[in-house]
Amino acid sequence: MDQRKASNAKRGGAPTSADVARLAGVSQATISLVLNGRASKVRISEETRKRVISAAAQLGYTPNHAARSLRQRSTKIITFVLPTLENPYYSDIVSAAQIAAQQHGYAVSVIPARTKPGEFHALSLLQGAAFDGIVVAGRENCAAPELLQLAARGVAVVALQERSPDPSIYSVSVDLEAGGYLATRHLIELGHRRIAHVMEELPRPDTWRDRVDGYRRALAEAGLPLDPSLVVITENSMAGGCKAIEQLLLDRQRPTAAFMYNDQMAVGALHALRTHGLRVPDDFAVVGFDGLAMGQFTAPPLTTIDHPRRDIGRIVIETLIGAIEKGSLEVKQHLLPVKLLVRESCGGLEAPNQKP
Amino acid sequence: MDQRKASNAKRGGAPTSADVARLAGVSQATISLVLNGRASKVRISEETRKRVISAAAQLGYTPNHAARSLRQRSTKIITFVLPTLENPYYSDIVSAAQIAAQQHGYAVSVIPARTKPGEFHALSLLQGAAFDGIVVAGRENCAAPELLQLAARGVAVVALQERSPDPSIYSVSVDLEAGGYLATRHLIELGHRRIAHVMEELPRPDTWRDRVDGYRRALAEAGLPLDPSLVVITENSMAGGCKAIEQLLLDRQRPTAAFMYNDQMAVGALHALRTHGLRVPDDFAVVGFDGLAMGQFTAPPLTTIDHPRRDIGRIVIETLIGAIEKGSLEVKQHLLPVKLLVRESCGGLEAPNQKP
DNA sequence: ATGAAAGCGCTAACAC
DNA sequence: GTGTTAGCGCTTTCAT
Repeated sequence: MDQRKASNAKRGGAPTSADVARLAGVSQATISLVLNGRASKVRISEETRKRVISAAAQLGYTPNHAARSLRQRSTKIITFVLPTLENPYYSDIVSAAQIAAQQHGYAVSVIPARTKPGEFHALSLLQGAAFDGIVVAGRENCAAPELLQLAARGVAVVALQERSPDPSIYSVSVDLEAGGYLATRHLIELGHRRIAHVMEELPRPDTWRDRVDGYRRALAEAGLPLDPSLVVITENSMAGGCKAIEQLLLDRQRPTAAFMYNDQMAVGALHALRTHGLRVPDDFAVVGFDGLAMGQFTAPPLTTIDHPRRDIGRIVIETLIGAIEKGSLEVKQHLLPVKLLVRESCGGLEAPNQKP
Repeated sequence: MDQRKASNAKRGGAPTSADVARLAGVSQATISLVLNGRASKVRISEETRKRVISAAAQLGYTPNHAARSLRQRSTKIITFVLPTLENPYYSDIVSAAQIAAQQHGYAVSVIPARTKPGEFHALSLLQGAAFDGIVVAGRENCAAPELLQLAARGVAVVALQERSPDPSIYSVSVDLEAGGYLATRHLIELGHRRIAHVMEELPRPDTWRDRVDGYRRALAEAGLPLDPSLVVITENSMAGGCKAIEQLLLDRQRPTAAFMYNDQMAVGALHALRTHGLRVPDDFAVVGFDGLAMGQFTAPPLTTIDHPRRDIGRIVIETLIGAIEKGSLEVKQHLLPVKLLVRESCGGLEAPNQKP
């Protein structure tokens, strides 16, 4: 009653800049100037600056995010839309992204979108410009038409491992084809002739060259036939890898090696082989894909195709922030190299058995 | 120039409710009424309703999140602050939470806070009420004084696996002590006498009973001595588990079994044992903690303490939304039961070897 | 049944 | 140097 307006803090909510202004005996504008560092334009006297700082500290003032975002038309949040948190693959990417983003004053969050098609929805709901930029992973998510709309409205979008026909959507990918080639060639060099590839279902095979294309190339290069019964499609999980291998072992002409879609599936594969009494790598060789930390601790340690995950995270953020702040970028598509990481699941130097 | 105000859509941004209003030939208020379903109060004629819907669809209108949040003082977002995405432990929790939240009209996001103390900061920055509720995991994060402040301002906070002295912070936990007891007793029943416990550093041992307390209880109950050299503290990772076991194997009086802090560390333990030529469970038994899917695929499959992760996720959300909407809740602390999941890493029925 | 207008908390022109 | 003012896009009384 003594004030035109009750202090917000008194009302139980968070203190507002008006509260700070009242306490410091200055105007709201001054608060904003000081707290956003624009006081460096020497427009604010050192004396007031200190008063404002201390008043803000005393009240525990934090600017209201919604209000600021509304006014500035920018949230300073970049979000990752991931199919699941189950696979630690994204862990390093997100960590690296977070560090890079922080340096530019952005925060990163993750929203897990269930892979069921309809539920990209969760994002669509959030997209009243709740984020300045989004990075999308997972085929289902990348395919969503909402992405184009977002991009059209000025939200920066980068797709992980997925090329969009629309040029407004950037992409950062790893060279899957090269990875597939490297993995398969490694197996061939070790003497294997019947090499299986276990993969997940690929919805739009023409969009992007995947592991299987590199697998084919390596086979062709070595003059090895491509046996369709050796390419099995399964669910993307440890259990899926396990089942796929069991199926392959039923074949009257067993393969002697398998190149697995990713490390998770490879873990399943190792398990299936062990269960069936096959020794790895002596009886059967396995190559994974991703380079997860886990691969060091499998039995035996997993030979795999390592991804530069920290680089991915950093480049994603640089791309996104570039797009947000400059509007448009020269290079729309980044393609990062992979490398073969030799551990023990293929044997190293000794010649493996030829098919039994 | 033909309108008082240029359409926002024309300016390249997202369409606003004013744009929709103009197109439908009604007022902004009507748009809001219709789109928020408050038209069910029969205040809006079916005719206008349809016109609004179609105008909105035509423009691809989505309400601006910042503006709505500002006006309603609520964001309808609940965020998880997790120490890392590396450990898939949280995956199921977050999934279950997302499903529950969605039913109440809330979205869930995750923000990974690096465990280094200073960097809870990232959150503190975001907390200009950017979220209606937050759930915090990880000791470092839970300990942050910012939490109390947030709670004081009306942000609902639940801590995972951590009891706060402040009653305004809710908690949902699993009965760690019981888990430790179950794991250790299982080992004792199998005939082990020298049982190690590998754990991570616990900063404030008095806050909450942890696995190690259950371990002590089981030992005491069986009249077994507590040998301090058998309790080793290591980094929380597969590599940490590995190193801890290697250290234990150096002991002139080796343990015959280890109860590991979590499944990740247990994976490291299995690896170390394998490397040193010990057979599990014949030469050494291992119990994990968490019940990750991964445990089915280790060599051998891991006996562990399973957590009701889906229940945790659901209860967290119910608690949070209850707190947000009702203001205060009867039950502040939830303690959920765990159960022993017997696989093969301890042997099942046959008696293990007594110490070598 | 609908429109007009106020205001959420903040920042950015523009005054003084 | 600092205060005043005008919105950002939305929801919500209160009029009509």
